[in-house]
Amino acid sequence: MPSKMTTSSFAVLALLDLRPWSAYELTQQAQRSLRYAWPKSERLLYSEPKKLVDLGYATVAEEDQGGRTRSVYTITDEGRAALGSWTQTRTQPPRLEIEALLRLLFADHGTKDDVLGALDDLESDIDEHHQAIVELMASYLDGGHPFPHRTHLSVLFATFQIEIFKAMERWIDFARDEIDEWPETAGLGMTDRTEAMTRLLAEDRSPIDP
Amino acid sequence: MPSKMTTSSFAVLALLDLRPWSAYELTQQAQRSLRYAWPKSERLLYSEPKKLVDLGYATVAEEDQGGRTRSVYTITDEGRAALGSWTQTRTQPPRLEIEALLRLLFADHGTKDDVLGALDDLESDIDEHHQAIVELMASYLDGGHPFPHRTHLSVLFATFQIEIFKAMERWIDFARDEIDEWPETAGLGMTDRTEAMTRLLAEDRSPIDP
DNA sequence: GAGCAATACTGCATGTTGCAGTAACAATAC
DNA sequence: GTATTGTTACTGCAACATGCAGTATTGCTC
Repeated sequence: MPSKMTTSSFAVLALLDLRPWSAYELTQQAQRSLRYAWPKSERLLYSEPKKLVDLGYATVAEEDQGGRTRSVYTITDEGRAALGSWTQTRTQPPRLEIEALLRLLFADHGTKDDVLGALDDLESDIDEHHQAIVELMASYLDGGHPFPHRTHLSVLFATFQIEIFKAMERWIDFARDEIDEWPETAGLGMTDRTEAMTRLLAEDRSPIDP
Repeated sequence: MPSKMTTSSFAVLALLDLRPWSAYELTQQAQRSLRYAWPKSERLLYSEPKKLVDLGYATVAEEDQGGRTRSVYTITDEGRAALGSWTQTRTQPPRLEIEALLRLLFADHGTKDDVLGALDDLESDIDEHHQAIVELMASYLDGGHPFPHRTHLSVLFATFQIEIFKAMERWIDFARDEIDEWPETAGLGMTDRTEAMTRLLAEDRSPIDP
């Protein structure tokens, strides 16, 4: 019996509804467009369309490309129907995995340089994505969107990325300043500065200046 | 042969360095304190300490608790050494899984109410966490921190959560206003409003007012 | 004294990742 | 003209991780 539809299956199905893709194109496209909302491995992106075929939500066609073949997947009417009912279901809660923050939480196991290094790692990871999105927006103005009628969706989505990346970068600067004030990583406890921060947070106010 | 140390293994090991915990306590504590940086399932949290024992990084003691037994895990010197070298390694890139954003990206498969519903879901998930952190900060002022000498770490960590949650909530309001302007979800493409947003983003400026 | 929540786990099926391997074609370097 | 490197186009497999069902005791309320 075929396995169940996961959120990842619906993500692939939604891509197939834009146009037919080969499995290889799908891996490339999914990494580009879904990376910031639903990051999935290349391996999974090769497996998902097969599952969709099993379930009757897509069909395969083996195309001859020189000496090799490639599998091109196309959505079916049943697939489109499944997509339609997915949009009405409850979304899963968001999930943020940020190892640099784990390092901060346990910063007292290492040196100040260790934590600051983790923040540098985080900053450069974010910067990379941040730059990529800014360039993508420039390309929309310049050459247009691969699916022009969907530009409004991509751009609104991009505003989320930019806001979050900016917020993270502001926080990283704030955290660096704070850590610079520490004599060491361990044992400080409730210092005056920490108490001031705690008070602000307990009133749901931001400790980071405008 | 014993398996490899993952980031999750180090997270558990770091908890064990605070004090010995039973597996059950570990699941509770990890869900509370690590949820926002490194969310892991209860099931994994029962398995990880066993692996740490296999690797010689922890020891178990079976304690009698009435009629039942519970396994209490304690870190070893080798475990502490392993933790020390972990802090110097490169952190993994951050990973954000947000299904509500996936729904936005494919909003043209459903109605305006479907996307707005996904935003509502996201808002309530975030609100829940947001409230929990504000209350936690109030409890630090009130009754103190379970490990008082580590308060400076927990509070700096909390500033990240608050900043990010506030940024997400601001964006959700912005996105709702934008979607309200849409006559429907599909086919709009590069409208005037979208073009204005794209220009701002391409210059790395925020489309959300102060 | 019955029912329900909390404590304290384990087993198993399924989902997901990372890595190694395979193999053809295309472009440039030497 | 051939060697090397890069891109296309995948598959197999081990290991990591999650969700759910199941088990069994304690302690509290109704």
